[in-house]
Amino acid sequence: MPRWPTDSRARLVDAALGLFGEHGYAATTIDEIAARAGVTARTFFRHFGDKEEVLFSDDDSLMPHLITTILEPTGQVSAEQLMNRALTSLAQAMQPEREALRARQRIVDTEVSLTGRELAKQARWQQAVTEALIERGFPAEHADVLSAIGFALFVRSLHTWLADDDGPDLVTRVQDALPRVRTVLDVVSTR
Amino acid sequence: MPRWPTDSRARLVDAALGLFGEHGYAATTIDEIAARAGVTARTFFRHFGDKEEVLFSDDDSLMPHLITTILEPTGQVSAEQLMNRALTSLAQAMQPEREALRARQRIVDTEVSLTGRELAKQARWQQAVTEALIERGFPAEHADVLSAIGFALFVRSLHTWLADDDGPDLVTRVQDALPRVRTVLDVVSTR
DNA sequence: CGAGTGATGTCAGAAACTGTCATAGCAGCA
DNA sequence: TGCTGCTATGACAGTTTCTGACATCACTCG
Repeated sequence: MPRWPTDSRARLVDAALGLFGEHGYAATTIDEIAARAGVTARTFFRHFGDKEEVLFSDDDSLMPHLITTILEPTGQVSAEQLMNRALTSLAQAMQPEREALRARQRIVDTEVSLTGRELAKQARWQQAVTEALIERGFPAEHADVLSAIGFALFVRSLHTWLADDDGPDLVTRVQDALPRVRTVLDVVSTR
Repeated sequence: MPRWPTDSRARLVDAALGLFGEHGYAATTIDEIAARAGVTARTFFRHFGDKEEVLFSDDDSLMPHLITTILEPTGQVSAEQLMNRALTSLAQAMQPEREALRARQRIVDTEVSLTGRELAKQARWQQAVTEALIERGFPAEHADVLSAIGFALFVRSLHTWLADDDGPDLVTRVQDALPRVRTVLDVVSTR
């Protein structure tokens, strides 16, 4: 029998998400989170560098998935084909988690600093994708713009999918958005 | 004669930028900033909501400039033409500030939280631009993608311009990047 | 059985932030 | 001139986040 119950980290995540949902992010203290998880505040900071990180430590698992999809050797592909494959695969992986993602997004949207942290994480993903595209054989000056556009499309689709109660699913939204890049520069204003 | 010297806010900004540059962002305390500015820490927090804000309170002046350019009634224009005008105008406004921007960027790049804050501010700008595009007569579903692409291009150009010691100026970089969006989806990987 | 390891607790403390009240120039007005 | 309110600031106490240092004790490996 171990001296302490195992899985402190998981219990801290649960406690934090629960309390953030109940009382808001700013209104819950580390002491409260630690108490609900049955540990001390010091243990919280051993698992998470700061209060925000408890909201962002989980979803790192999707990143390798995305990179693998991009690097998968499938012969010559156009950027559009590859982007379609990668974004579809990511969307499929996220789709079952809709409710959890929604709860998390509700919390993130209440604090500018959390939004910033999310965007900083996205920027790191985007950088990793750019490097993968270069390794896959795309010229560097295109890889950069490609991953920027891909992320812009994906994030926009994700947010509307989480916000809308109904409407198309995430995969459909992503696949619909992609071809529009091709013509968007030619749209003309009405005044 | 006023009871205190005027311009506390400006002196706080100067003190903060100086100390951040000399000792780093994390290593300088609010007390040190306040002392150099000749005020107390409480006064710092009256002018800036938190330690980070002293780095971000200034450049809000460029936003109205950008929005005005977009809303300027110039008859029917394509998205590409308008984006070219808006980004060029913004680049021209920023170009003379290169050294100040560089110093600030050096500081921002040392801390993830500062990067996040910068990205969050960019996201607010992007939202404002999207709304301006809609008011200008672009359909909502395109305005969103347009501003996302525009910002991606501009930020990339800005960062390389600040990082490179020589090479083309910001306006040139921005104008070179824009037409590439049109073809980027057709680029083919070499393996 | 003894040495090391790893996750935790305990404690002290720095630094970031907040609420509250006091102070003293200054501006407007009778 | 004198009164009144306003505003920027100081003073101070308190909370919360985060860090460093050291102790504890079940578990494991030899």
